[in-house]
Amino acid sequence: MEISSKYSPQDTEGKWYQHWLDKNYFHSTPDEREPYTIVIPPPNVTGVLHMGHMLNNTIQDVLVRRARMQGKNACWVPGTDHASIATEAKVVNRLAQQGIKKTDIGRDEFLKHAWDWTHEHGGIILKQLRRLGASCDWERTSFTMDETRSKSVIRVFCDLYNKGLIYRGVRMVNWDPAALTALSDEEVIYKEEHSKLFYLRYKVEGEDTYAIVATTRPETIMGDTAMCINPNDPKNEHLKGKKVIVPLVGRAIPVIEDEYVDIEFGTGCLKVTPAHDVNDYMLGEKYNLQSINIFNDDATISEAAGMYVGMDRDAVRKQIVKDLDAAGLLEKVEDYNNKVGYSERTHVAIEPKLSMQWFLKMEHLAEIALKPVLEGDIQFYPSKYVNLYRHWLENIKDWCISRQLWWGHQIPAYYLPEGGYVVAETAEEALKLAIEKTGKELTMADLQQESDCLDTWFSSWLWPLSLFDGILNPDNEEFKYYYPTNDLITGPDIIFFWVARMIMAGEEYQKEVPFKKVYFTGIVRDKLGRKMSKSLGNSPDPIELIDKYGADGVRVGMMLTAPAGNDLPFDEALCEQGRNFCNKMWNALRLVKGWNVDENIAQPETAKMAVKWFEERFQQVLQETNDNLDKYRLSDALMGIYKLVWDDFCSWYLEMVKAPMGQPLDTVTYNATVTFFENLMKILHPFMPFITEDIWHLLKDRNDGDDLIIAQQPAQKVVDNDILNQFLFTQDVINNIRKIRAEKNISMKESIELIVVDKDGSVNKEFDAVIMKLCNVSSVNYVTETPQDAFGFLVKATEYFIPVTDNIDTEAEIKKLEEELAYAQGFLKSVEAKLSNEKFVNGAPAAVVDKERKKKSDAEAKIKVIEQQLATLKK
RNA sequence: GGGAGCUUAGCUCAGUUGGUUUAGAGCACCUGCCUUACAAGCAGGGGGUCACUAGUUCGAAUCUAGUAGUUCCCACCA
Repeated sequence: MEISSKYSPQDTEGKWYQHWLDKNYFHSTPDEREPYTIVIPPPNVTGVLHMGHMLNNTIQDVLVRRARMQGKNACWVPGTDHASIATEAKVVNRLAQQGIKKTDIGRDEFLKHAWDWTHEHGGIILKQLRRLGASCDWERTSFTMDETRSKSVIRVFCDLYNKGLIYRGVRMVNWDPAALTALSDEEVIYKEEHSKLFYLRYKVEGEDTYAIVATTRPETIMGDTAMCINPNDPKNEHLKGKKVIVPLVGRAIPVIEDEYVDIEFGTGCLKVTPAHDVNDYMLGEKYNLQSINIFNDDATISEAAGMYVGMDRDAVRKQIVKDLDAAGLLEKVEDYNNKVGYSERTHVAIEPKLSMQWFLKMEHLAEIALKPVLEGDIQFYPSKYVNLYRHWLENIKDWCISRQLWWGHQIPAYYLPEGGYVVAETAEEALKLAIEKTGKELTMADLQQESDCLDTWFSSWLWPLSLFDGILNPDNEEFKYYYPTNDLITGPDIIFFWVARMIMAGEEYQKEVPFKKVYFTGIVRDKLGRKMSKSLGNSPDPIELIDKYGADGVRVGMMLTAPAGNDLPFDEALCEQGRNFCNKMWNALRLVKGWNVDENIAQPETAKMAVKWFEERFQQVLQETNDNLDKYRLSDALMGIYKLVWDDFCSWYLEMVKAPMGQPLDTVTYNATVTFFENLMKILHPFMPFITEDIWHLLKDRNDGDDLIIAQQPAQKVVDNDILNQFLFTQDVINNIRKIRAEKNISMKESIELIVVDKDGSVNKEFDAVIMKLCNVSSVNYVTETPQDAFGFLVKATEYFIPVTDNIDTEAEIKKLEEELAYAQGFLKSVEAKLSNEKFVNGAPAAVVDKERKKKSDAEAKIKVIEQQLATLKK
């Protein structure tokens, strides 16, 4: 068979993915096996794959594939999220391009456009995941707005309302002037800004003096309804009981006193704008102040302001500063750093706004969600996030769940003609309730459904429950089988948005955790440490990367340096390393496939020892790998396998068993090699599914259905450490010979002799054949006296020599030995220092002391040998 | 302003309850090789006062305190 010297991912990846689909390997149905379930963190339905998804989904696929190969019934449920704000914004934009405003066409018509958009752009991301090799159960693909999920959301809303956990009220909320909706606290991102602190002159009524107020937002003076000072502030004593005149506006406002005001800040005078600042709002409530809303919903100035009407807030700030200055009412301007809240989605500055919203009480939910994490029923990897989680839950505020949007789950509250409302899952039930409540003969037309829809996270938080229909139909077989799920893989940035709330929902509705372990990935950053983002343009296109390096190559690149919770500075070189690794294995396959096997020849000694050793070495790494994977140390696990394949299998094992050029290989060795190769492919498959499946099939002819993806992981056995240690010793010998060859310019083609000083016959000779083969050694001679005219080296306390015909550079040899001696003596000294310390000998555990004694005797033996050699050379 | 984490080789990181040589890996780097599986490769090599300071201990990269730098989270100082 002709195999190209370069592995070509394009030729294999699509083929095997289709094969797996055809065989329905990804699909899961409940059976007697232990389930292993992961629900995907649903990406935005109209989103495209970015590097964060790549990392996240590679990890999930590794875990799912491994579980499948451990005999578990693996089920990875994919799906998408309707992403209320983001999607609605996109649809609004598209309509705007056609000159259409959403209010002109109405809710139903708008939703048609939104669904069109969803169908046009939706699901691309799921298609992209197939390129990555994601083994999702596609038959289970769900959407947060599909029928089951929508009904679940509405059921939960009604249930929480009936439990008294949902209420409606006027509160100061975070208003997004671009999306024209309220946001939850979690959706606001605070950024430090270099801004200005403006000192404004408020004339004291009836006097010719001024009170100076420092503010970062001069444009809000039209909404001022009081000035506040600290009653204990001596420098503003004279203002008590007075009124001051709002500059430009001319309105007289009272001076109130409250200890909330920081005496040290600015002048100690605070302008109070109850409609536009959370703290001012609280003051307004406390002192019964008037509240003037000077902004429209889009943050332009409203009629109520009386000035600058219709202008944008930013423009007004610039203008009003000029006007204040012109009127002599601007005392001074200082540079100032403050924090401004921005909308997570639209990136515009948030405006605190008083409005009627729906809220979910969090006290009870926080309590039930805290317990399983603190008690260890749910484990976080890394565990440092437990603190963060606890802190958030212990300081939680009620969740604003209503959004002034149409794309989402419409709140099932129905307003009655005479005021008040009822909450019900359907309009029919609402009508029934309404009639009961009012005692009047109402019709459907009398009811007006709440126009707000719910926060997207109000559907995501049910995801592990609703995917298996556990809200509507909690007794169903699938739900009982798959819930709770096993692992959740997500970013720490949505620990509050999503993780905590899923735990709340799971505990509230199932009295059980939604997942047992949470693996928090790092944030993918560029080489400069910046978060990858569309706006910075520093994120590579994952599909282009896959085209360039192959899915396996990219997966390796993602996994190699992604310990849980650490940021991942992404570098394409990592994918290149992955691609090179593919090629390495590919060429190992070429070698094995190129062998001629002769069943009549006996197994050579070298091959016999190689097989004996590799069996143990494989077992050793298998144990380490399993251990690492159980602890979610995926990069360590992969690196272990990487070295096992590259170094142990390719560089050592294959070189040992290789038949001389043109000669055939024996059957025993060949079969062992194929089995080893298969086992390597098994443990590597979760990380690199495509090339391993391909090699699996190229290694030998297989029956239909004998596919690697469903093969079982190799069994663990007890490791024979003696063989491993002997081989380590042998490797040391070989490396030393190679080093001498390199140093002395002895070509590999030139065979050499090896002399071993073995005074008492204790040197192990089992691997001599290996040494001879790998170092082109013609003979290994055992002697009892240190020879002369030879390059020597030491392994532990055993002396080895390579005799030379040329004159030996005695000076160089002496120098080398003296360096070795100095090191050994230094080492011995440190060991002796320990051992001569009575406190150490008495205080340290016996095993530790024994180890030190062994070190001492080894070092002494070595020193003795070196000294003898030096003596010989110096003769 | 409060809290948490981090600081080990040029880069990214391991280092499990303090004690398997005087600290490891991958990549990068340097030297020599197109050796008949692989130059996307082979063989060899160099490189670190474990941020700093003080302490605990027979013994500290590891524990404690402080200092510096850095990252993140939370918070109503205009």
